[in-house]
Amino acid sequence: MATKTIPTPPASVLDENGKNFRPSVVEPELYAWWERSGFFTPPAEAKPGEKTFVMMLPLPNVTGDLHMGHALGFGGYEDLMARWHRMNGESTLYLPGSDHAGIIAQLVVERELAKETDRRGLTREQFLDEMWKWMRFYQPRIYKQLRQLGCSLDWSRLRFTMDPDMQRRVRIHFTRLYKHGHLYRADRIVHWCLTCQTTYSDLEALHVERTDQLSYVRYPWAEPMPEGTPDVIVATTRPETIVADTAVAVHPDDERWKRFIGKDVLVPLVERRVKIIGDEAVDPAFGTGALKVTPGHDQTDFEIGQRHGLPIISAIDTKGTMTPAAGILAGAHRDAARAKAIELLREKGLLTKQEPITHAVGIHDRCKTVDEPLVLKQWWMAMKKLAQPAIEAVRSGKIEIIPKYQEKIYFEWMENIRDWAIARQIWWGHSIPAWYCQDCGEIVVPDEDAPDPTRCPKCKSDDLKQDPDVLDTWFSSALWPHTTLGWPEKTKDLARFYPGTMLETGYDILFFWVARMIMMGIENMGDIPFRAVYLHGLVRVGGEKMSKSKGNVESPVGVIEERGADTLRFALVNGVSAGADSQLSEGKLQNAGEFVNKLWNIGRYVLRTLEAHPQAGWHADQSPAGDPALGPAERWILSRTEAAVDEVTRLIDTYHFGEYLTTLQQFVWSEFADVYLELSKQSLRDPKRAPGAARTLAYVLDRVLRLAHPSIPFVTDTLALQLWRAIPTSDGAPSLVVAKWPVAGARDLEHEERFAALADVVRAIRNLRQAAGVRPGTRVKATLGGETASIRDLADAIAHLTQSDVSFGSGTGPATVVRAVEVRVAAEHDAGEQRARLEKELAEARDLLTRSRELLARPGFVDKAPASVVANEKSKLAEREERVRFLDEELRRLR
RNA sequence: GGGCGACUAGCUCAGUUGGUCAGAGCGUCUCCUUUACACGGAGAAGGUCCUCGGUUCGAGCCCGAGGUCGCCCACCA
Repeated sequence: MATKTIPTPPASVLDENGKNFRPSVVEPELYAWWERSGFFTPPAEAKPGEKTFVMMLPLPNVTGDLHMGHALGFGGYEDLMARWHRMNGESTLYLPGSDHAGIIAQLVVERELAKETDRRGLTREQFLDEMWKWMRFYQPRIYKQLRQLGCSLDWSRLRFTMDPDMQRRVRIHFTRLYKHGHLYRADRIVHWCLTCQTTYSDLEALHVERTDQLSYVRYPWAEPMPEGTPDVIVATTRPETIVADTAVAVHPDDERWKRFIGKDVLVPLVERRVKIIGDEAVDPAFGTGALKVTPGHDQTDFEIGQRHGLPIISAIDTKGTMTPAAGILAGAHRDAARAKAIELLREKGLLTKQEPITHAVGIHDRCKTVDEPLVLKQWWMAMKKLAQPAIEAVRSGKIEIIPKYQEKIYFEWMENIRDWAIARQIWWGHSIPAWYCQDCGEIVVPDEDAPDPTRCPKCKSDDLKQDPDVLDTWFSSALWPHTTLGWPEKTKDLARFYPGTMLETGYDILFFWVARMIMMGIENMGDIPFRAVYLHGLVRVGGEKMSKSKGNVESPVGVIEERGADTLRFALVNGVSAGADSQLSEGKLQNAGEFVNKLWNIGRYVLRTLEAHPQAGWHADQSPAGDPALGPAERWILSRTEAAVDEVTRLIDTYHFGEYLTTLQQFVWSEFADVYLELSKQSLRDPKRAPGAARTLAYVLDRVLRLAHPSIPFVTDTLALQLWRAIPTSDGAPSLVVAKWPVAGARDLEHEERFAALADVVRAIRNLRQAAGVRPGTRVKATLGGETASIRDLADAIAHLTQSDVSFGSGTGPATVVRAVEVRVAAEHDAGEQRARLEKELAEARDLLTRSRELLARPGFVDKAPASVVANEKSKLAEREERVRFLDEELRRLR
């Protein structure tokens, strides 16, 4: 940062000081300033031996708005990590971009265009022009939303999957994969979408339960059969595909049927003679145990057909219309054909039965249209070989997946990986760099960076046609970690930032994206794309999985505009464990908002205090812990602060982000605000203690702001900028974004313990004030070491016990102290009520004592348990003995 | 059919290597018109950690069986 001139922070940020922080005013200005200042761009020159933190934004679809899943990933986890690593001094690259989103984007734009014009009236070029127009409209939207979330992305390295140079890289990748034998073209059965008019991959095929008619159809024997031969009856939900049947299959071990294997039957409606074959894919328990085999229109049947060399008949075309091969059904749409087939079968007496069946049908993920499996010539990627090193990378621990159990799911999928249909019959996307010779059929895939071929290298024909299809969107996004850095050129960025550090995304795209990036990264770079994968869960709003149809989509942008990004980011992550689905409720947002507000008002209090008690020459990041003039409260909070720094750091470092925020909130609210801030008011009244208190406030605030910044960037930096104007830091950091993450200093455990005892005493007093009606002015006599003053402070400040000299008698432990105070105060007020309580407590105390005794008497415990545990247990025993004795004594006194 | 996960206070969930781990937030109840914040403060009540076995000196945490719910993968016509 040193070389660059940092512009002055906006006045709106520096002057914000109202009772309520105004996110809608401050956040955009502050973000713009961060960006202008170049905080998000890693230093231009790599420092020798620098540590880098590199994370690619899981590129959102260009046509979409942010949803809660994005907000959780980008604003909740990724930016938290990026900011934390940046504060740890690592050269941090969090690279933004967007995905052209092939089919979805095309659908969206088609829908828009349909309002004015007919897509079918447009040429491919005209349509793509329209697509680009829309891209330029959508892109700024999604980028603005990423800024609203506060993501510290390096906008100077922004990428889009359809950028011309990205297209070039995808083309090079394709040609290399082809030359290395990973790509092939084949007639195979694919998922076909009648709505989108394209194929799609297995991963994009969803299954839904549906109830259909199951029709039982008799296939007559081709030859006369002896008396008593059973009829061949198959059960089908798709009678219209009967016309494409090329066999009937039974299980080879099925006692009912196996003797008929090799015999012929006639396919109804077309009278085709087909064989009965034996195949293990048949479930003997289903229907009659006989399966009609339609290799042209069913995945299972296609595979059976492959095994038995059956012919493939395509009876349905890409529009869903029955082809001439469908004979009597030709020309009808598939739905009409089904009705017609049923009708004809019934007439011929071949329909023996119909019954409803609930089964799973495949639908297209994008548009929910029922799958129409077709056999088409397609480009495929052979996955088995590519998967091997990717499996190894995770197994060996080179790549770590968090949470760990997701690794099992990864292995499961990778070890059973199937080839990937990579072509899509749409216009929007990366063209397939393959040409087909119209004369000899040769496939021409030119050398990388070669111009488009014009002549067939085999037969010299100049009649070449480029493949009209485009590549699956995931084909290009799988390359994201290296193409964005300049691959295949050996750029400085590629050398410096590959392999990356972290890939954060939802577990739902582990296969779609993460696995493929690992495979392609290893293939193209010879090295893994990232060292760790953090997978977050689904966000539900109000109890249900979010979906548009349910109308319960809570827009993150709406929440940000209403409550601020800080609140949303905190609410999404607080208390959620790695990989778990979570619930975003009004209550959580409320609590997050209140915490952010708390932080803001703590800051205001400290800043006001510093106006009244200026601390010239002091640094906000310097602990006053050594100052002998510090009071007990100051010593306590300073020690607790170091504990918080230590704990919070450990939690982030081990990916316990949900706990990180809970711990932070506990410390800030319960300890810093509720206890210390109140006590500081006492300290500040004492001229001798005031400077120490002011410094303590400034220092603890400084620590808290740093600790909270990764999740709550806006409020924390606003306060830091204001604080550091009053009391600078020793390193003059211009913003929290580039400030140093705190290192935990020494604690004073003994003092913490004593102070905790005092707090117990105070709590006891407060309790009594309510329970027994102790009024201000009640004299309570007590002393505890040298800390009497603190007790009085606390009691004064909150319980209004103006003259509470607390003393205690024989006992040593805090519990005894508390009891002593409680009992003596109560004795003056309501002895009867107190006696009942004491009796109950005595019983409980005796119970605990017995347990301690039994544990220590148990054979093995003293020998086998670690010494520290035994010692701990012994002191617990002593405490319990003391407590029982004490309660007993007090009780006797009350009687 | 295979695989994975969840089951902890009324609700939503934390609990990292077995020994202050029985927690947080919300909700509930009782108090407090305190000059950083009422988006506030002081307190309280509330759980056989799904069940049954096992390992261990010791289990919410490890192992086995079962129950309920959810998710993923797969060629159920």
